[in-house]
Amino acid sequence: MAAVNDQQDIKREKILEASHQRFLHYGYSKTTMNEIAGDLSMSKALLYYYFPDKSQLYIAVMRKLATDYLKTLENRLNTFTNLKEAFTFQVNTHHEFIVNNYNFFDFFRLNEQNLPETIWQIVSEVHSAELNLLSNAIKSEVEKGAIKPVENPDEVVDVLMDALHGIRVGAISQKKTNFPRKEHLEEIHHKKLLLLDIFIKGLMY
Amino acid sequence: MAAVNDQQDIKREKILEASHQRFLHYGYSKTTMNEIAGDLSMSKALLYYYFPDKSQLYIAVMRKLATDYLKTLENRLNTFTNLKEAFTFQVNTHHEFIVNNYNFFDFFRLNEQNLPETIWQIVSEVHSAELNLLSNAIKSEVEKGAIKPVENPDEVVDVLMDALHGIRVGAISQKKTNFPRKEHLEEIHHKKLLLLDIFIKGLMY
DNA sequence: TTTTGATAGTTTTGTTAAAAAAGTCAGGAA
DNA sequence: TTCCTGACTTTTTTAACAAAACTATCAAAA
Repeated sequence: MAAVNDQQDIKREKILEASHQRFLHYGYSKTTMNEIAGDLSMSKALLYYYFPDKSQLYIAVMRKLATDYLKTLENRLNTFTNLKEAFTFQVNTHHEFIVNNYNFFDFFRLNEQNLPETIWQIVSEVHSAELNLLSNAIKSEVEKGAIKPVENPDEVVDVLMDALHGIRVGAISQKKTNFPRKEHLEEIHHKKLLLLDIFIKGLMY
Repeated sequence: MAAVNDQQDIKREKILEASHQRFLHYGYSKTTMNEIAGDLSMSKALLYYYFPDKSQLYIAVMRKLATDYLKTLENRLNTFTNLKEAFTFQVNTHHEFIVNNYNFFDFFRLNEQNLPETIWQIVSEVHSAELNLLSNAIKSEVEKGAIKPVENPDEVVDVLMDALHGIRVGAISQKKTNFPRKEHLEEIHHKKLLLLDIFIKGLMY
């Protein structure tokens, strides 16, 4: 029983890996089930044995990415010695995550509207975890007396995250391109850290 | 001579007004030259007598909007008694401008890429004026000794403006809709002011 | 100089057929 | 029973092309 399920799980995992590569390099719409099956030397029908349809497969890959990301955050939860460390960690990790999976997310950009509910669930899960990490960092700093009391930490973190997101959007929309190029990435990162710096000072005594 | 040109200018103005209304309510692509001509009870050909083509007409309207906006900013340049007043003014004015002309700008959202160079000129002109206003406010505060010296005021303001923009984008992209609804507008405005508050404190001693 | 009706030229929209991809299923192998 | 496939059906995308809508031009009238 367990062995059988192990086997299944291993195959599922293999499918997810192959799908991830395809989605990452070619995006959702330019990836066909035949290609994924081909990569794994299996029949397309078998994919449908393991996953109900293409969008569910995509969501499963996303779920996996999100889980890994959440694990990274959880590992460091409440391990920071000061606010700056926490915030910087969040910025760096998030940045890396987005950059590494940029093409993967074109499903979003193209569909924009009417995405499956599950996707929004995952997005909001990730968002909550990020918010939680930063919010906790603030609370613990307040307790330590390192910064002045914050009325509503969650709201403050929410604003910060929107602001950080804006840095990326702003830097991109100025240029003719929708893709952040290598040189922009440096600029974006630098701006984010500058914002962080001022923001943190704004929370101190 | 002068009278003739006055007449021309008045007609141009009328055309710009009618066009503005159409573009505002229906956007660029859903507005036809026939409709604008119809609103003014003139022939479509006459529009082409006054303006070389549709996109130039749109740009002329935009130019007018931008000029008004720039005037508003210029009027208050260097009239602020403190940073918060300056920043709040900028946020409120900008917010109002965007909200009032939201539909007008769908030309941007749809074309995104490959907009005429003139448009980018206007955008960058407005951006510079905004940046200038805030940057001056910072410099004068530094001179007064009200806040600590800022290494590169322009860069700081640039980051702030991206961040503010992010608040709007973030609040919108969470929801299913691309349009900011009435209830969002309140939320966005509130968040912007909160960000401003923290940001300003971050610049103080 | 200003204005227009007629019209030329271009872009968008609608239609349809072929191609490609998604998704299903009866049945074979393990 | 679980895992897997080839052949099949259904749905979606693409391509080609005609019709419609719109932009833009121009000769001529006011």
